[in-house]
Amino acid sequence: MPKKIRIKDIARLAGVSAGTVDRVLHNRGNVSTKARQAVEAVLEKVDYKPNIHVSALSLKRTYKIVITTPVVSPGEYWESIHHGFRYAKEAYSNLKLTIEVLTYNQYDIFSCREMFRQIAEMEMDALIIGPTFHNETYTLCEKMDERNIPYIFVDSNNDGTHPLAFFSSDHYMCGTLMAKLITSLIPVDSKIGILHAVRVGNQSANSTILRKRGFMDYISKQEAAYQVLRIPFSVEEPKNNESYLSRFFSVHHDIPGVVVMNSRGNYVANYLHSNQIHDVKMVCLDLTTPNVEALKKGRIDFLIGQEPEYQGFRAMKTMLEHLIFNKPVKRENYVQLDILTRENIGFYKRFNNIML
Amino acid sequence: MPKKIRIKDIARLAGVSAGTVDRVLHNRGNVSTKARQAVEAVLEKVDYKPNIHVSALSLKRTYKIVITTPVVSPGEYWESIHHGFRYAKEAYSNLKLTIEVLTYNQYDIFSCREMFRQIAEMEMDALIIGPTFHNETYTLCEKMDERNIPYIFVDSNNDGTHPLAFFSSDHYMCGTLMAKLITSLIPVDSKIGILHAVRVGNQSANSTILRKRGFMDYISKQEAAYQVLRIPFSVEEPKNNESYLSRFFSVHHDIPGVVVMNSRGNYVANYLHSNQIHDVKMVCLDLTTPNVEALKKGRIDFLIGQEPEYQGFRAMKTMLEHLIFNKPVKRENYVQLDILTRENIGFYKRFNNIML
DNA sequence: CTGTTAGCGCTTTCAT
DNA sequence: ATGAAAGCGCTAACAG
Repeated sequence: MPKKIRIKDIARLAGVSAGTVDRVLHNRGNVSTKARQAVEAVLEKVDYKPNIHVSALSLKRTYKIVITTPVVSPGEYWESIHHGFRYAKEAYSNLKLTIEVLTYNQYDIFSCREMFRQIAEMEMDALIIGPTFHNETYTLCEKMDERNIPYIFVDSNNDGTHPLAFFSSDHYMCGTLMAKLITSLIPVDSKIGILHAVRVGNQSANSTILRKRGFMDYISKQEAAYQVLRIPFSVEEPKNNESYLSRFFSVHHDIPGVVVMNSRGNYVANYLHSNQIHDVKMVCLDLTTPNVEALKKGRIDFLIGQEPEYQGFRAMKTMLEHLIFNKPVKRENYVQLDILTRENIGFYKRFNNIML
Repeated sequence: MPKKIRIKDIARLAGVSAGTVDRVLHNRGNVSTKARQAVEAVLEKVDYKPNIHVSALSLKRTYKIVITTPVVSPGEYWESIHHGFRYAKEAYSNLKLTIEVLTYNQYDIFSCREMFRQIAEMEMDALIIGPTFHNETYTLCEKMDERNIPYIFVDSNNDGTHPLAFFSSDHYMCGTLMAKLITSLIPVDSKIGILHAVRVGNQSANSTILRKRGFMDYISKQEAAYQVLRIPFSVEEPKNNESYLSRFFSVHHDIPGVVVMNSRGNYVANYLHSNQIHDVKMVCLDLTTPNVEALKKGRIDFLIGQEPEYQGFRAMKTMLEHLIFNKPVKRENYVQLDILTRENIGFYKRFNNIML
């Protein structure tokens, strides 16, 4: 086992001092071309892995990171992502970090637009974005590109922008997977109910569109002739949902399977249960507290998880390691699509233990 | 945000020096009762989290850790566990570690007995065990208990022993989950083929027994009357398997589903494929390279993963943090049972990225 | 038994 | 532009 190589070793090999090596490693300037080349030559040869924890120990400067995502509510998807942010911060607790969190209403495009407008002007070293609306996000990112401030996406990528990286599930494949699962649970040629959020303001969220496309593509490739029926539902005006659902299920009383493409599956599951409509198989999304409960009670059959904690953790970790060490970054990062049932849900508690 | 508390702070608050605090924290002795109590009183009050990476930096002593598991072959289950060991070692690369790996033949009880006999006498600070045979493991652990050497299990626990911790899947629940999945894929009341390894020497591995029990319990609780048929198979004498399988499937030509409770699912899947036996649904275990391939080709429908890398990682990490920091240890650790399909398998690459 | 000190790998300041 | 030196939090050796 070759001994671990340190800055001091590189310095010796290059015939310079440790200080100079450090300056080269961090592009701090004030290095002669000759010295730089000598150091770079050595770096080519040896496998230097800086110990980032030790590094953090002696770092003086403070970094400011801004985070913007949809509003965070307890037990919901975005809270898990924020947990991930926090764990990453914890893991590098010697760093001097200032984190500012700014949330917007993901169902209101105007709220998002206003918030992003403010963010575009703020002082910061880096930005982490949980995007919802394509154009608003695009505008913000354009500004960041101009200002040379790196940004990373969580939950979704946003076409046309130039993020340092994104951590997201493959929403198209998510839809495909949901289709595969629901069709494995119900008889061929039957009806399938499908529910997804519509947002007022104007457009749908990108992720929803992709999921639905993946779903429909899978269905249409099957030999069996499934009939897919849209279930009306509004996240913003919940008072109407009860009647939407009762109307839908009274017309389609024979429907054997429902897929919910946002995180409100529990709402439908519990509706069905309290109205004694059994034998409707359900495939839903995200391990929110109410969804997990419904899964455990057998009211949901399969739940798809998107590793939100991990997304947040990796986004923050990647950003810090980029900022501090110019550590090379992998741009496209698709997270796992976890399939949960009442049998295996009990073992999914990713963050009690992991990552420090 | 309260400022991070350091040893120096504790020392000041307790009216002693940093050296004394360190001695208390590590039970190194040479501390007066009075000083100890003063320090302990402070520790009660403040939330001190030692920075283990910095700590490792200044640690002088060398730790020797012995690992014993079944033989490791490329692309198989145990290799993944060993990857986990290595990643954990990497994560604490400032520590001076000597790792000795000693493997045995998991299908030969005598090989195991002999190896464990040697290990029982070796010099070491800690032991990590991937157990197979109950009694052999028990004997080894008794010896370790006597010698006061801590040990941790991966893959399975072993009843009657006193490990510091174990990292394992819940094998009973694994069987249950496999039953749930196969029954969701095939018609009610049909036959199910089930395959699991038998070991020469004497008994079956503990994990296999538990898995089968979980499977059968689930089946017998169903209203439908499934008929479960054992498929003969030998890992040690692979030459007979072809004829075992062809005999089995010619008798039960109408069988709609097969469950494989060891990691050789690909063998059956590929047999079926090359003999043009289609429409047999398969639920198999472990993300070995050949299993993953068979899953991607659609020859396996569901594959169950047991987070082997994570098991290894956590086992090693836990041991190191115990050894070096007396960090409190959670004894029972059940890992996720991941459900993989050809749709989501592509996103499971736990160790390209995580944990350093 | 206890405080002081040197040193781990790295960054940063300060002379030069 | 560069090397020397101090200091981050922690441990270990040493002197008392």
